[in-house]
Amino acid sequence: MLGLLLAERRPLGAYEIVERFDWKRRRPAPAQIYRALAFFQAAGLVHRIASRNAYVACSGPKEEHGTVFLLCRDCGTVAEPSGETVGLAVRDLAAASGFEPDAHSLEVTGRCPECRPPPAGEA
Amino acid sequence: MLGLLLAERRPLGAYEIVERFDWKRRRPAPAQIYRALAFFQAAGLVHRIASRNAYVACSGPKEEHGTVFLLCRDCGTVAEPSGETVGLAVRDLAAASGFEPDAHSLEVTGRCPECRPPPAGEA
DNA sequence: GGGTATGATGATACATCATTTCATTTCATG
DNA sequence: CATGAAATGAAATGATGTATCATCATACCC
Repeated sequence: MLGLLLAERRPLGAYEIVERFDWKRRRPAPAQIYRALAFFQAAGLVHRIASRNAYVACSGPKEEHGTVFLLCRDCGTVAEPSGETVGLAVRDLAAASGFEPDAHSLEVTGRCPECRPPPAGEA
Repeated sequence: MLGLLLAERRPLGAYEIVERFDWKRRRPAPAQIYRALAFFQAAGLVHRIASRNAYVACSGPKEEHGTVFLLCRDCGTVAEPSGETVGLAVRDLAAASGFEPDAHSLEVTGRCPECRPPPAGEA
């Protein structure tokens, strides 16, 4: 099933996965999918995009407690950049407010490089 | 209705709002609530906490396209810190990947100062 | 003033997302 | 082979969100 998610560059809803799952005349029930998703999430191989109720395969299954996604509003693709800036920013503001963070999720919406207006007179 | 959200320091689900809405023997339908929420969200007075399918009153209705929330896993309260660090981090990584951001939402889970173990031997 | 268009409000039903529950299978063990 | 624990399959249900349509108020035109 991971293959299905990996094959997409955009997040899939659980019921989308159900439909694509053609397992030769056997259709899995939603619960199956959610079980599998839970497993992959625990393994750090899949992440949930909360703002879309959808799921993506993780690009690099590192041992992280933070995720960052760039969601294109035009083509729907999702990218998972790597930097640590966000993690540091989280630590900073947490420290400033006495909050003890254990995980974070940043979702940025906008336009991906593919969907931006032609590379003519950009800023 | 805003009052209901303002009175809580934790996010409320739409159906929770329905239940608390005691408008003297008249119970609003979910759609009413969602309409009101949409209105307040457009006005920047209410934000949606995607990871919880719930809503909070905004602390400072600034003209921002980014939100940051600190969600306590113990008491369920939510705080909305002010700094700009996150906004900058977003701009950085967006620039690095050619992505053009127009909004972002960061949700940090952890423990709020109230719920952290007694202030004895902290790190 | 009366008729009518327009938009807000209210209510029902429905669509979507997720979990609970329980039956069935699998398979190791006595 | 009987038994029971754990994984899997299937159905029903719960939770969240939206579409549709009826109703009502107000503004506008005649």
